[in-house]
Amino acid sequence: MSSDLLDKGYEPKAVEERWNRFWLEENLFSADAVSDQKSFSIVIPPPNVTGVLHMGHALNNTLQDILCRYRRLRGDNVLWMPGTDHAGIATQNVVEKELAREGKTRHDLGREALIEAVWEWREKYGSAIINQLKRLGASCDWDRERFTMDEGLSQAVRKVFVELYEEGLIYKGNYIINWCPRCLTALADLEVEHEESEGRLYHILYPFPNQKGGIVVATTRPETMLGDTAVAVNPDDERYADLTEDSVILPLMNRKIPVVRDKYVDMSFGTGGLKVTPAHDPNDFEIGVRHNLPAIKVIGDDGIMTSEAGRFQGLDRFKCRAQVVKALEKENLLKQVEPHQHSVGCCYRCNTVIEPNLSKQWFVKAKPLADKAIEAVESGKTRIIPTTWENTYYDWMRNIKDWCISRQIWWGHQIPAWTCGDCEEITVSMDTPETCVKCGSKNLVRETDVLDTWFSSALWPFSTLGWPEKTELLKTFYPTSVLVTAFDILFFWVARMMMMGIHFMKDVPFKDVYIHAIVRDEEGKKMSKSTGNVIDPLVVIDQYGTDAFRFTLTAFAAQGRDVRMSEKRVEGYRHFVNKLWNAARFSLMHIQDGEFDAAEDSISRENERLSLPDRWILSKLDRLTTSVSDSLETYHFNEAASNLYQFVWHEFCDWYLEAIKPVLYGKHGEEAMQASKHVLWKVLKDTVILLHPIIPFITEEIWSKLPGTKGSIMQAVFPGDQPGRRPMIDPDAESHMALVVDTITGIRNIRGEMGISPSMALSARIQSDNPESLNVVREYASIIKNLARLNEFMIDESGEKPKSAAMAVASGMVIYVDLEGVIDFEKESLRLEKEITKIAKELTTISKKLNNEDFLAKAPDEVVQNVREKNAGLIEKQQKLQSNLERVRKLHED
RNA sequence: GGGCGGAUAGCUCAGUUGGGAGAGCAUCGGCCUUACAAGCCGAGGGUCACAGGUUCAAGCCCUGUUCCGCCUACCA
Repeated sequence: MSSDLLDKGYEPKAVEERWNRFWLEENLFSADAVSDQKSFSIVIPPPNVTGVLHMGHALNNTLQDILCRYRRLRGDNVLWMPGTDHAGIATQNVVEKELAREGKTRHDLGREALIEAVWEWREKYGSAIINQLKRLGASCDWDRERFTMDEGLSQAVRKVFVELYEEGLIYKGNYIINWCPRCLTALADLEVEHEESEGRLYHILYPFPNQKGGIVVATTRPETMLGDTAVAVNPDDERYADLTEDSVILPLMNRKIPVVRDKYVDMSFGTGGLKVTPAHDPNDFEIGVRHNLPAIKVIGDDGIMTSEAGRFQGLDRFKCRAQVVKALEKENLLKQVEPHQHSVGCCYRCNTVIEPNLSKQWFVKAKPLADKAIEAVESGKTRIIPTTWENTYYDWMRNIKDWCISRQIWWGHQIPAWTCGDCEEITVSMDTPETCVKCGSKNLVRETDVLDTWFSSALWPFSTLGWPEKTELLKTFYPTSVLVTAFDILFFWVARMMMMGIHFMKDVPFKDVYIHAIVRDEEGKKMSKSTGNVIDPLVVIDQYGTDAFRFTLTAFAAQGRDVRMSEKRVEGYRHFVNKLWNAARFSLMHIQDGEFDAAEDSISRENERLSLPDRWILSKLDRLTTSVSDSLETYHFNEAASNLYQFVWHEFCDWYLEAIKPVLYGKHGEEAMQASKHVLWKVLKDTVILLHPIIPFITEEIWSKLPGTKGSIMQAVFPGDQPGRRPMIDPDAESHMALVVDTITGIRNIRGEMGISPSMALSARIQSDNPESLNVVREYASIIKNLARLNEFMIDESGEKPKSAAMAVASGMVIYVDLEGVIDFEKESLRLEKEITKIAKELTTISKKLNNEDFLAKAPDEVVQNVREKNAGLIEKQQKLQSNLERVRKLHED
């Protein structure tokens, strides 16, 4: 027997590298495009090509990997589609920053050259995150990796755009959009992050032309007044009911602007006077449309005041604000300034304050698409789990607004629209058109804008499968089985995939959406670079191993709750991984030379050669198998992890292995040894299979060392699915084992509490009125003797109370541990008193129930019966302890 | 403004039809027992945020309150 079969401590690094290489070389992650097996598919939420693996990715992909590996073990044909997204703005930012270091801008290069530079950048760094996912153990079908800018996916994007345009679901128009003056592009509403901030509310007097009074308006952005084209009041506002003036003079600009009446104006806010800037505020824009007001753009796309801003031209928008305020003060038109809490929109990419800006952009008409997406969830075609997110989904979908999809950047899918230089007609087409559809002119200019990255991500579940081609892959794997994601991209991505999937595939993109938590730091704060509380998953992996890290994520991934990550927690689960390693090491010392065949499972409850621990652990394994598959199928990942933890450590290691040690050392004969070895082999084998989805590396390593196994553990048969499998749940074995465990624990408790050295062998005797219990302890006396460290263990039917003994009550039996010469009566009485007090407490709550006639009359019989039994048991135990306490006290006095 | 979630042991959190308050870590005591000191054995520790209500019975269901977190919104 060699003990160097496995190293003493688990060293993850080498193991992980080896198996990662093996899995890839053997193509174990690849899906079959056509198969008789059940299909299971997941599309990865594509990380940004610029991204590096963070905790969110780690959790997200660990959960997906668990599902994929689990389904493979269950025999499914699994496709986990990997890929990255081109992240238009983010990627272009990165490359432009590089250019800036050389003192260049994108305009120096021109469109073509910039795009080329981005592709080069991608070649160089784009696979970073993919490699990091591989280190995490992600079992994606890597050969099928997709990128949103790939030829095929670009075709899909183009086709979707053209069809939606032809159906009237895409249009171009002049509207107020969110403009980032730093990124110099429009953004969708979702891409604006709102931050509460302390601002100021300025009350400004707009005088009447006759200089007799005027209307006071309130604003947080005084610089926009330069573009005001009206003042609005509510038609129902009595303060303005008798107003005869129909215009005011716009201060600083000395422009006469009309007073309009519009229901939009909130009479309770400020003076009830609202300045109207149609070019720089979405509501004002609407008012402008209703009252036919001109829109004057005073803030340029670069955030600098335009020539329309008069003497303020050329100022930065924030400097202009200060100047405008100063100028108003000078003219005594600034009536009041008050602090004002409001939320400011910022660019989600660069955090620059967003400028609402009038601009010609492309939009998707979302409502008709959203209606069907709502219906799909209502009807259960797609389930959102946990269901609490359904409300959020409905709420957003029902209030959906048109989606601005054009971006004024170069990196992305260029919009396939051409404007005629002669008649201004727009031609939208799959292929580059030669002539204008309306006038036939050849003077066509292509739209320079590109599409929002999320437009292409919305097609991900079918574009990655080959659409618009009618591929086998698409037929086999669409709709996908489940989408795993965090809630922060529920609208960005999930909702839009639902809309596009249903529209173009006539079927939902996924049957389930599992929404998991966000990973936070130890204190529950969101991890962010600026806070400096980021934990790098790769550092954690280096330090503790991938398996420990994955197990930690899984154990904390309870539904509807954030994961608080700290290295200390990972350390705890590294201990678990190491425990498993050592249990395997110990087991292999005994079974490595045995002959076992995974296909032939002759073990059954009825096998007489099996010992009590054998039957017990098989029973527990059977229960574990059921609970693990139930948990994983209902996305209760943390339950699967904790059940596995409990089983491995506290059932398999603490009790089973300890109990069968003498058997393995041959103390009970050859037959018993062979039987236990067979069980040990089976339990270890099935346990690593059950653990494999969560901790793939160590389980593959152990699998490879187990006799009778072939190939990768990924090709193993899930314990519940083995042919000819017989149920192993054995209530007798469980109750007998419980009795044995109780007895041992009782004796150990005495040893611990009385401060008796573990090395000192003790003598114990047991008494009971219950012959069945006595039979059980008699039969398994050797286990008790061994694990409680006794040199003598007697069944005592005399009923006598020995003198110098400590006592315990276990499963209704009285155990005496002889402590001749060692006993401390004082200590023993304290110990017994403590126990009695504890029982008394329990008895008060129980007797309250039993004294309650309503309880006896109305509670189900089963419940009453349980309480009665418990009561009787406790009373009996209390009496036994009490009479012994009296005995000890008496002895003490003697 | 609307919505959602959370409050359970010192810490982090489980707790699925209402009937035993649990785990991991930390703490305390004892152990180099030939798989594992990253270990083994034993122990202590909770008014389940607060106030009501429904029920024979509430951590769980209902109402209200406080505190914390998040999402969402065109509140000038």
